[in-house]
Amino acid sequence: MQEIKRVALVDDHHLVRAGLRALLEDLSGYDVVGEAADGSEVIELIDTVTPDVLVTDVAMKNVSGLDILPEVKKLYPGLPVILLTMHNTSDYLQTAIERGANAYLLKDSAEVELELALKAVLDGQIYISPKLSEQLLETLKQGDEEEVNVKNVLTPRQTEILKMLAEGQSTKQIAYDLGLSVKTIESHRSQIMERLQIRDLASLVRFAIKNGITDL
Amino acid sequence: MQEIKRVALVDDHHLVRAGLRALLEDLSGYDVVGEAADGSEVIELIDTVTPDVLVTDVAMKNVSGLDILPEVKKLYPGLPVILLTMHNTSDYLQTAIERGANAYLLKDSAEVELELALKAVLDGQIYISPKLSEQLLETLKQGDEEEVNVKNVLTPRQTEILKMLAEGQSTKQIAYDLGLSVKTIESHRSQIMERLQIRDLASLVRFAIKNGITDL
DNA sequence: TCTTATTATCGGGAAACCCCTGATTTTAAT
DNA sequence: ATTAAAATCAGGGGTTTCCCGATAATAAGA
Repeated sequence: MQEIKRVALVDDHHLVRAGLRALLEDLSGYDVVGEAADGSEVIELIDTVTPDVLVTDVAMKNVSGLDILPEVKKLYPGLPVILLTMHNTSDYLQTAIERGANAYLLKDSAEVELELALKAVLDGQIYISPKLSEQLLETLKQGDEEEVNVKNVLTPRQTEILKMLAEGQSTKQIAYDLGLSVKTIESHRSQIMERLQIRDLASLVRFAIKNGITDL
Repeated sequence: MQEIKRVALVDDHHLVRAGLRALLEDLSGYDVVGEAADGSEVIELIDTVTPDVLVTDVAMKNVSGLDILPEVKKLYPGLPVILLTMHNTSDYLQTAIERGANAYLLKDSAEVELELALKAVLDGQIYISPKLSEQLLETLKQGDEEEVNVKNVLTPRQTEILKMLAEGQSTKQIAYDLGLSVKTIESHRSQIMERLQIRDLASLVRFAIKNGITDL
């Protein structure tokens, strides 16, 4: 065998892409047959160049690698996808795997890791950066015990109201928007603060931002 | 001439580094003689490999490319430094140039841009990504008219009180801490909101966080 | 120097908000 | 069916905010 494998590259930074291309073509057995700068171009790219494997960055400006993953997997179930990430966290790892990623590795990985990942996925296996797989296990361990998520300490209603509070709405306005009494909103706010052990609105806003309930 | 130029690479992502190395060595005339993954290793790297040019990422985990720039320029005034950035903004560009960077280009640039930048800086010139230089001009244009900085729209006292408010202190507590009347704090607060065109505490907290007056 | 603008400091009063102690209804869990 | 949690609201008192001022002290300009 030892046929040349066709690789498609997706990354929104041209230099990084060019670098990866040069790197892959220095290895033997790989040919970079196409590139895309954004998730939205991926489907077209695959149709055009019919790669054997897709290597894509996770974080991209418009449509991220994670975003297109479901569609890619739906249209080309057999096409292995290797995700590259900047961040040394397993935050998106779980999502990535759920969505069918075949490999997930840090941009900080050694070249051999990329080679290993390529070999693995082309062989039908799954490859995850060792550093990340450790974290994933811990995350899963904790997650199984109890979701220490915000949504488990606050009720849906409370989360909803917290969001509105953190966005600067007055109790009066919230009451009006939700068609409730001001007293009800006050009651919810007290409950929220009690559970979160927070005593002032400023900290509440921070909390909401940190936990993705509202944006900065 | 046409001698081989010695390049040192700095980027905290191994794969990106490897990619750039492959890319540079595919060009003729460049030899990557050393790599570092963090700003803190740069001085040692330069001492060891004596490069003709330094190519470094701007954003890195611990010590960024911008951080080490002053020291590099102090110790090796003649060594050209090329900065690479992810973000298509001229936010750090001005700082970079003030600190003596010789080139500043987007990671999204074409390979030729990297080549151009290398040629330019080795020739004593300065190279800036076209996309960015436009933005810089606009920024400078605005910046010359008036510093739209926070410290210029808020008085020191107001900034002080904004910080305390954003940290969740009550007006009463602030008044006590500063030995002032509650009414005074209320007055300052109103002034702050008036100037910032903000109507609620939540937005005030966001503003303070965004502008580095307090932490998230 | 004289004038003016800005800054920093307060007050009163009405409206809104926060806190505490309840209470009722609906929903979920055992 | 019983219990627990969630969601809704009220009363009342203290606090904070908002909008109307006002008065020194300082900075800036003419």
